[in-house]
Amino acid sequence: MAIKAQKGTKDIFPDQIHKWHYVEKSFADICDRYGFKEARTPVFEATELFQRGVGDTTDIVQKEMYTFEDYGGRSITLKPEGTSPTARAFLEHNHYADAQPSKYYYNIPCFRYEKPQSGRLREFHQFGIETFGTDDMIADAEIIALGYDFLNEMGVGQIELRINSVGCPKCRPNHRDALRNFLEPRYDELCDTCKARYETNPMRILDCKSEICQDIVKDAPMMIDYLCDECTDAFVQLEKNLEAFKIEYKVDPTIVRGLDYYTKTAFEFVTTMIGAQGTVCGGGRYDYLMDEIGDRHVPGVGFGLGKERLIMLMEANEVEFPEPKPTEVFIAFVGEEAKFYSLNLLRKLRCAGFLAETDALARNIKGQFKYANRLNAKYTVVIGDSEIESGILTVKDMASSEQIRVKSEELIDLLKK
RNA sequence: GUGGGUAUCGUCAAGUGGCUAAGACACAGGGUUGUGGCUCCUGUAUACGUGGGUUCGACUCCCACUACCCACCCCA
Repeated sequence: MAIKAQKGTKDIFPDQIHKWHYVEKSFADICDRYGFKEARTPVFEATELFQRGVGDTTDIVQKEMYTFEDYGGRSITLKPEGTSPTARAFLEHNHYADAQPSKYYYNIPCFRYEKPQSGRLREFHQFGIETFGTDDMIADAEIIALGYDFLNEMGVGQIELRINSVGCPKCRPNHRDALRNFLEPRYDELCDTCKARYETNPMRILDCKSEICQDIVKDAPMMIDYLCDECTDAFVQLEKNLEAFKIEYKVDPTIVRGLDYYTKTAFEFVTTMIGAQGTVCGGGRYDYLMDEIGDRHVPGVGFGLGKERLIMLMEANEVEFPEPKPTEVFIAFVGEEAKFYSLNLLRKLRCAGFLAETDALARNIKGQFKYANRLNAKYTVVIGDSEIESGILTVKDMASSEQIRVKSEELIDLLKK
């Protein structure tokens, strides 16, 4: 039995890779303009990093991590997200001593043991950006603006931006109490998962999909109405900054992030065009993450953006991806001597900067032309005994079938024009 | 973890309880013995997911399993 790719993983071949190259290059480009620099961290980390960073009670840590013990007895986890590794590296290398804030971007694979479906994989890829070292809402607005502009530049600008505040450790308990008080009379009507949420994290009941729960929750107290002065002020500032940036958004009090480290700002870019998993980009502020994983208080804000979901959305929008460069010149040869002459010419062309190809199957001339055609070659040069003898080559323009005769030493000049 | 759907050549895709399981694309060869795309001809494949069962006989009916897809949960 042949071995197959693992559940929830995807192989990417040249017929798709140009899309990846395009979004990767574009993302690096916009990050560059926004002043974010790339940071690379290992694919695996100590399990404890995520237990402390993402949070012990989250689904990610409780049931989705790829965790194993290595031969040295260490508990290792394939990274399920990018923020805590980046924060860990930032602290480890004392970059809080740099001029602040520190702005990083990354392009990483993430691993979560989930049941795959549309837009959900066990190995998925994400872009992320993080700003460390400031709690000013300029940073939050800047992060959101980068996501907004990037999605626009990728041709999916009609995607909806929703923002919210999830409060901070000071004001969150107030809301939690208010919410529990509100829900208590109708506790029995809640769906089973929400009954559990009532104990663990009642905020999540707010975005339950069940009709009964939605009805119950209709007039429930929202976090955004229970913010402390500091968080209220932050949210007002965020809105003002976004308005200054001319960014359209919608306040959505039901946004709740599934990672424990979020505080204050929470946002999502959502779409209904790619199935049920509509969050293409999501993020927020995490002022106490560094306290959890290190011993230093450094505030931060950032987002994760799913590359697979982005590409799906671009496809749904019929975005035209740049096509890969076709073969510029194909060398067809007839005979043994011509083969060696051709190989020599092939290398000269490649060193001169051309995308040059020949037939590594050494087919007959008809087959070689057919192959050149398949490669979408712009020009084909035929090498045979007469060409070697005369030093005059025939260059065929594949689109027009026009044949140009040229001295061998002038070939490169001809192709350059 | 819980549901629903699907499973026939490399790909797409017909099909009926019963002789050699269509067709298309792709691939290979030829019409054109040093010239592709179009067209015409020819050719190739141990294709019915796996394992049981019902039946004289199953690709077609039943059961189980597996894989993939989709949805819940949650998230990128």
